[in-house]
Amino acid sequence: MAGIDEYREQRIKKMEQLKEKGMNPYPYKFDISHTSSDIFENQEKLIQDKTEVSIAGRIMLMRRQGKTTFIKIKDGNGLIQLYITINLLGDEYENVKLLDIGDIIGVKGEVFVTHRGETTVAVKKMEVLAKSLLPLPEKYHGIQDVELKYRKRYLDLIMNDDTRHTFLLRRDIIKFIRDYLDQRDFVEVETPVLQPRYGGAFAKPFLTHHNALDMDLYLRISDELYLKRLIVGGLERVYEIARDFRNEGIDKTHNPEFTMIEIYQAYADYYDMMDLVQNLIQEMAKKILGKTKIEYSGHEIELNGSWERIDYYEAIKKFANIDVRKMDDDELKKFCDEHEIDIEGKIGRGKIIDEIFSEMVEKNIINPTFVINQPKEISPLAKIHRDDETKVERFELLILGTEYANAFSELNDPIDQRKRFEYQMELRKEGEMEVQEIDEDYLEAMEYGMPPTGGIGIGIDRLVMLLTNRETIKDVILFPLLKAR
RNA sequence: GCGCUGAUAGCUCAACUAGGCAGAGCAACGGAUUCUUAAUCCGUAGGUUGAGGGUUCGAUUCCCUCUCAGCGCACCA
Repeated sequence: MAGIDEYREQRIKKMEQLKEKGMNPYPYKFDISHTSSDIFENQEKLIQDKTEVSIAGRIMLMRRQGKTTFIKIKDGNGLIQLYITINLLGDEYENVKLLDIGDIIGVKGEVFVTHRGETTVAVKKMEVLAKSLLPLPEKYHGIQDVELKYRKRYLDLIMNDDTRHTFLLRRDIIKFIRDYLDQRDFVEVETPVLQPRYGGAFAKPFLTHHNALDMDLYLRISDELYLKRLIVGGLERVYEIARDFRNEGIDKTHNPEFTMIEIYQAYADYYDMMDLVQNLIQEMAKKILGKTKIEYSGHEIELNGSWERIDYYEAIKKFANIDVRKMDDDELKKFCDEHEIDIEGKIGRGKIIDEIFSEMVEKNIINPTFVINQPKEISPLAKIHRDDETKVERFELLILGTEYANAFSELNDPIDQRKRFEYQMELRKEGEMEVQEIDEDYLEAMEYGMPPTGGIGIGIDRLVMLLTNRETIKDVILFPLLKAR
């Protein structure tokens, strides 16, 4: 006895015994008067007034001692101890024998403090709210197997308060962003996930099909082009917290579906976006963590203060010691060879330069830094820099070598926009697969006139990782993609 | 996609540079116990060692293939 089937059989037997006693092991409702934390917060008054509290939760620990039993149940707010004794329950005390760790029960009783000082509910009435048929993981070590954590997240959440805390913080972060933007008159919108053409980023899409229209559709890799249509439409401040889908590899910072917020503000430029994201993240850290100096991946990072701004080409000069603008394509390729930078399959000067940037610059940036003014070739949706036509008004926010945000002064010149798309098509002809297709409908919208606009995309998952000190994206996504078992 | 590492009871882990009946704690089951704190005490049961094949008298252990995961690389705004 004690294979998994035996556990189930034993518990089913207990469930049937409950039924025989006229108790429904899966009743419809239980009225809760207090949560566990309500009880801790108000315990003096509850004890003084002898208030009858009604509380429910899952049995996590059970210590049976003959005519007395101590049980710890966990509700949405935490653990609380129950004291069950034959003196208070009488004949119903027998039902304790039908309980198992993992069962969800509801009890009524008065609050008291034990001799050892633990706040406890002395149970007068008890009922099973859901009989559990499978054993929970071990009480002390919980779940260690990461695969099990991801595949059976519910068990991870039951057993591991850290996991629970991480996802509550994720909620807090997203709520903070919403509140922050709503207070500043941004309008939250929803745009299509199923798109007839994909754009707004460089990535491989997922393809799907609509049967009734007999139409191929892509799961969005970005919502950028739709949000800017809304700017054209006069929704001058919009944002969407969007699930995006990219058909690419999985690693510590990439999940095929992930959450990105994109924010667009009419009459603003990329400097405004720098101010916005810097202030947003700083205020968020203060409100949610109560501090701006954080520990991440073995580094101490100060989020407060004015974040450094470094020109893209200057950054390459600083860390790679070359001036790529003074080098022709052959010299660039030679440099890549010498430094073992793989540019296989990279088409176009811009992508080669960007590869040098990725390999030699990104890793070296630790503190929050705006890398600004990227090359035009790799930024088809960004506006030409007001002082230099080879660059665009764009920035990437880097922290510890990872990108957290990408923003531009949005390109609103429809003629230039068409040229940029056409350049993308040229790259495709040369063999580059990841290009942004010409989107005529989008160009038409631009031709009606889009105000000068600042736009930014912020990776929510990575931001949550940063603020919860998690090194893998799977730890901040409730159900990360794993291979089917 | 490539490389390395791992998978043993429901869970957490053992089984040693050497191939010899697969073990413990928690959980479970039976019993004792009316203020316990990872409760305690006595007793019982629980395994196709991820799957498949090979070597061997004998494989958790050695070899091969596969599956899944972690890490690294590649890919990746």
